[in-house]
Amino acid sequence: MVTLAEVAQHAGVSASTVSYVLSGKRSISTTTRQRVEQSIRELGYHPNAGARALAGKRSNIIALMIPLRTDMYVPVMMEIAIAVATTARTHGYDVLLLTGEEGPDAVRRVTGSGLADAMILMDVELEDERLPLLRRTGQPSVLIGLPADTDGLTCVDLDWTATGALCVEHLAGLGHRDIAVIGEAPAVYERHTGFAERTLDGLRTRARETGVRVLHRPCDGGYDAMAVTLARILDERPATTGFVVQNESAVEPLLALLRQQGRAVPEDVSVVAICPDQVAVQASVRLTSVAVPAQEMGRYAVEHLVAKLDGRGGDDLVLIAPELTVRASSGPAPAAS
Amino acid sequence: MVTLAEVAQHAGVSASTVSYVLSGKRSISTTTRQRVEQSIRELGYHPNAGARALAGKRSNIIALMIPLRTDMYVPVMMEIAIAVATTARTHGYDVLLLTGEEGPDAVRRVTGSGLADAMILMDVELEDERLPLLRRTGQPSVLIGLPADTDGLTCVDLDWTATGALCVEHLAGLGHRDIAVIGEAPAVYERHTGFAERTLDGLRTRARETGVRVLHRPCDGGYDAMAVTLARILDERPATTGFVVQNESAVEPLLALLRQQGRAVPEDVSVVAICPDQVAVQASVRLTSVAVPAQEMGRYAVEHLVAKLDGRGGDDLVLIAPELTVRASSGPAPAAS
DNA sequence: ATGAAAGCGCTAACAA
DNA sequence: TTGTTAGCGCTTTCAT
Repeated sequence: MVTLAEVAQHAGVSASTVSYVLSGKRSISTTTRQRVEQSIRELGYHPNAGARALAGKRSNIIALMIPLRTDMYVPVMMEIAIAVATTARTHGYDVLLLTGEEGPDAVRRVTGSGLADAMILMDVELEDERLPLLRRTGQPSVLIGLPADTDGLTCVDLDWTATGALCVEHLAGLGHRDIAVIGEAPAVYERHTGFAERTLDGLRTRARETGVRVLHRPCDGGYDAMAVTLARILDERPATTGFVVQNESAVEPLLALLRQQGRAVPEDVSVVAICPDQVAVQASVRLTSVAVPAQEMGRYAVEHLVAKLDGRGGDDLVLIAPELTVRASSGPAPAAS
Repeated sequence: MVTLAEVAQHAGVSASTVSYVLSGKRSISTTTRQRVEQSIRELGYHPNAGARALAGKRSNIIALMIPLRTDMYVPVMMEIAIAVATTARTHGYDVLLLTGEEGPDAVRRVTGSGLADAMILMDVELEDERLPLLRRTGQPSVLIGLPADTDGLTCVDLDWTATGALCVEHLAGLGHRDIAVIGEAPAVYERHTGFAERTLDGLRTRARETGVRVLHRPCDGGYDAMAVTLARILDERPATTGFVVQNESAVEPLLALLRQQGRAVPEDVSVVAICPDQVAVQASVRLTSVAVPAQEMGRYAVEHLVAKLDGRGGDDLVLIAPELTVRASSGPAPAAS
C-alpha cells in the first residue's frame, strides 16, 4: 500500500506538501506540484480514507436512508438513489446506503461514529421518529419528503398539494364533475406518509373550489385489487368520468379494466396519472400525467448538503412546482347522459 | 464527541481494556466488562469509524456497484440492493453505493483508499472491463452475474441457461411448436450482458432438442414498441402459440395486445415470463413464470464476502437453479388449424 | 486479567 | 513557497 510519506520521499518533498497538493489548501509552485503529481501517478497512490477521516474530521461520505418497503414507487426510489450517488461523486462524496430497518438507531450510529458527514432521508413520515434526533444533534441533513413540522430542517419535495390541485383543475377544466382518485396502498395512508395525505388535501380543496365531487380509494397494486376497487367506485359513483391515479402498479390494470368494460379513454373517461414520465409514456395509452421529478430531488438534496457542509446556505424548504403534461388519456367530459 | 479514552477514564480502566471489551478479542472479567459497558451507555459512546479503519486496517464497509442505466430490471436491482444492505448490517458491515459511472476507476479508488473491504458488482458484462483489475488486485469481491471467464472470481447468478431451457421445456411439454421470445431492449444484447445471452442459449439449445422453433426479438419496453414487435413476430411466424417474455416492461403491453387481437390466454396462446414473482402475480393474467431470486442473490453475495473476509471460503461459482411456477397464463397448445 | 505505549496515514497549525 | 511536528481515536503488541 502506497502512503503519502512514500510519495513525499519519491518526489523529494515533505509530507505536508503532498497533502497540500492534494487538497489545494495552499499555493504550491508549479514545478513542485508537477513533481508530486508525477510521483502520485507513478506510485499509484490513493489517499487512505480512514486516515483522512480521522485527521480531517470529515469522511466525505453522505448517508442515504432508503425505505425498506417496496410497496411503492420503486422506480422513483431507484432514480433518486442513482441521482444522489452520481451527484455526490461530482462533489467528491461517496454514498452510504442505509435501509430504514435500523430506524433512529442508524442516525445515531452514523452521527456518532463519524461514518458520514451528512444524511439524506427518504420516505419521511409526517411524525417521523428520526426527526427529534436529527434536530437535537444538528446533523447536517436533507429530507426528501415533508414531515408535519419542518422547523429547523431542510426538505425537498414535489409540491404534492399543488399536484393534487393541478390534477383536479385539469379534469374540471375539461368538464368532468365526478372524479375518482385511485391512491396508494392502504398501508401507505396508515403510516401517514406525507406525500399521500398532501396530495389528497390538494385534490379535495381544489375540488371544493371548482364544485367537483371527489371519491378517494386506496388501492393495493395489481390487477385483482384494481378490479375490486374500480367496481366499488363505479358502484358508488356511476357518473364518474375522471380518474386520478397515484399508484404506479395500478395504472396499467386500470387501463386494461376500462378497456374491458368498453369505456374508451379519453372519449368516455379521462385518466390523469401521478408517476414518472417513463411510466406515463410506456403505458398502453400515453398518459396525461404529473411527473415525479426524482432526479431533480436527488440532485438538489446533495447540492444543498454540500453547501451546508461548506458552510454556505442553511435550512430551507424547497417545494418543486408540479408540471402536468397533457397526453392521450384526458379529454372533454362526455355529454351528460 | 465521546472517545474511547473518555470511556476508559469514566470506567476507571485503560483504553485497551475498553477496546477489548468492544472487540471481544481477549477475556475480560465480568465486573470490568459490566463497568465498561455501563460507561459506554452512560456517555453514549460510538467508536469512530475513521480511527477504527486506520488502526484496524478494515473499514467494515462493502461497496456495491449498481448499474447506472435503468433500462432493465429496476425492481430486481432494488431488491438486490436492499437485500445486500440488510444482510450486510447483520454482519456488522455498512454498504457503500457506487454507480457504474466511474467504471474501473471506482474499483481502483475503493481498493486503493481502503474505503471498502470488499465489493459486490452487479450487471456484469461478458467481457467486463473491471475484471482484470479485480483479478490483479485480489480484492475480495463477488459478482452478481456471470462473465465469460469466471476464473479466479466468485460469482452468483440465476442459472439463466437452465432458465431458458426450462421455459422451452414447459411450453414444448404443452405441445407448443412455435415459440417467440420477447427479449430485453436491443441495447442489452449489444453490450453483451451475460444473462441475456445465456438465456437465449438455453432457449435455443432446448428448442433444438425438443424440435421446437424459436424466434427471438429484442424489445424496448412499453406498449408501442411491443405492438411493433408483436406484429413482426406474427407476420414471420403466424403459427406462434407460445411466448417467453424476458422484459418486465413488455409483459403488460403484450397481454393487452393479445387481448385486443382476440387471442385468449392461455386458450389460444401461452405466455411464460421471466420476472420477479410480484410482477407475475400482479399482472392482468397471473403469469406462469420463472422467478428472479433477487433477495437470495444479494444475501448470498454478502455472506460469501463476509466468509472471505474472515478467511473462510474461497472462490466459488453459485448458479441458482431456476424454478418455474405454473399459473394461469400457460396451457395446452390449441389443436393445429 | 489488565495496562502502557507504539503506531496506523493523514491534516493543519506553527515555523521558517 | 515549503518543512516540521503534534495530534486525530483506535488497535495491538509487549509487559506485568
